Amino acid sequence: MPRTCLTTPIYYVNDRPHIGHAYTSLAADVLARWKRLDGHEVFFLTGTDEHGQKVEKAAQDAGEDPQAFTDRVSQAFRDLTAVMGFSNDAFIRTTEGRHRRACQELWKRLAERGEIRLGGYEGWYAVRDEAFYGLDELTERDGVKYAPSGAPVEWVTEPSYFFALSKWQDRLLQFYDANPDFIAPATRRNEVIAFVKGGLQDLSISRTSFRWGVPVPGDDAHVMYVWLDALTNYITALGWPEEGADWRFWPADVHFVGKDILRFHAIYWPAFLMAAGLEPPRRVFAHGWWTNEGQKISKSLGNVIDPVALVEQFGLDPVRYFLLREVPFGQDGDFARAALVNRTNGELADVLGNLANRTLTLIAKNCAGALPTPAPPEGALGEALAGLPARVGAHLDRQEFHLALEAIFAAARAANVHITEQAPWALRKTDPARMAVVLRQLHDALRVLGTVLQPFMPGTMALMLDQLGVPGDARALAALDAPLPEGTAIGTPAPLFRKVEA
RNA sequence: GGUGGUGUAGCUCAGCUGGUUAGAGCACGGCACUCAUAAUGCCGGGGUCGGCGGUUCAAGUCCGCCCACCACUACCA
Repeated sequence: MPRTCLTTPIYYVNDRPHIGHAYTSLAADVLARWKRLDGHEVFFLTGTDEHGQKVEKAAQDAGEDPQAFTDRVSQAFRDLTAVMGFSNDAFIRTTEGRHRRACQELWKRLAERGEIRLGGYEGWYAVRDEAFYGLDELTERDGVKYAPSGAPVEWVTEPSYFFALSKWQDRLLQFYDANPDFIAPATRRNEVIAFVKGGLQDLSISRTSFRWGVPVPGDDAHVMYVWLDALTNYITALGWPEEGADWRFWPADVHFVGKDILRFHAIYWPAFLMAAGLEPPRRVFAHGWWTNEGQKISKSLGNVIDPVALVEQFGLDPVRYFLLREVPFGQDGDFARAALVNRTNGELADVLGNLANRTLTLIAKNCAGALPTPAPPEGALGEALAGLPARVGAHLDRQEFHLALEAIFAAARAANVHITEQAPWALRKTDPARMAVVLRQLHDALRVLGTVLQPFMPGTMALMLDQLGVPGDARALAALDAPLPEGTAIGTPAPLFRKVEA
């Protein structure tokens, strides 16, 4: 059985879930569902990142123990997976014991191999941002220096362990060269390669300035800093270092990430893994950002999009469809209410929903609700349907979600052309046998459409396949090879998509 | 500043190694149909393919210059 391993980033619990989180996970979910339909054994991983100074401080401000605090706030992300219908197989938290052990084991292996050294880290530091800044990034007012974020900075020196990233520059470039699809889209790949060619410095991987993190083995004054802790989640969740049953899923097929954290996944992560003697992932895909009605989204502008509210207002499947249909995956896009309404009404309700409704109504009225004899596909509709699952699969293997949906809806349009041209409602009087053939062809078309759309809109497509009379065990891609038997009872047609007022 | 990329119908975009009247969806106008969620289908209007110059029998499609916009330019979970 082929295997597929897909991941989302672990989301930082110091933030509320927003559209960006939902978007990344949605893409991973659709691919995971597709692979399952295609007979793969899938491990789809998501989770939360719960360490760091910001969490420590937020817990302190809330008067809570950090663990109790993260137990509470990470719940919002587990809730999001339910609201969005995500089919993740695991949900990892970096505060789990197994993760602490994996991080420490990874550290030890890196140390044994001479990849870690103790040094000192100093620079202009903003407590609020939990970040160091270069002098050229700072602005000075009234003798105080400020970070670009507006946070005041101070000169800080602290001991720190460093990962020998600099010596991996050539190995990374060789790796990118040997694995041209490792970073996608291509434009991001170019950026990363240009960056690495510009030279790499060793990476600070520990801090002494806070305690809420994984202790460094053999030096309790330090906790691991950010990426060594965060990235390791991907192998923790697969049972490393014990390398039990789930370890067979490594290396991950796609790490889905936002473009802001591409570098860490495309540079640090393979370097860590290679340095520890482990296999790097197969691909990192960096998607773009959403704007809200043309405006950049920011907390200060107060225009953050809440996925939960969105689903309440428009319904889950229209939202899932819109997010992957509207914008080429990888590019930035705009979230406009009018565009969402237009996609929902014009494509889901009019093109697809209405097609299903008119077809099923005709079968119910004119064929006594029983499926007519199998009939070979014809004409443009036949061409649009031929190999559609394979074409969709090829697009999804390249994370071209919008092209997959475009191909599916081109077939739905072809079905509308077919029904209009063949006019089964007229054939009813002139040629009932031909009418049955046409209705069967349309039913077959709907079954294909419903099957391949399941990963995108699981709830609605389950209803559609119910109405079509497709048994639960005949909804995988492979099942499409066997026609439904003549006489199969057709369910009662009912509108699948509600229209939204503009 | 450096590197990479984009600029094609009102909007969002597709146009592989240069070659018949430059395409799609949406929007707009007309017609047809009436099975259907006032849905669907057909036809049509509309483009100096950012600008200038060049290569070629032939250029959105290659070259040069210019203009505009975008991304990346390290430790921000």
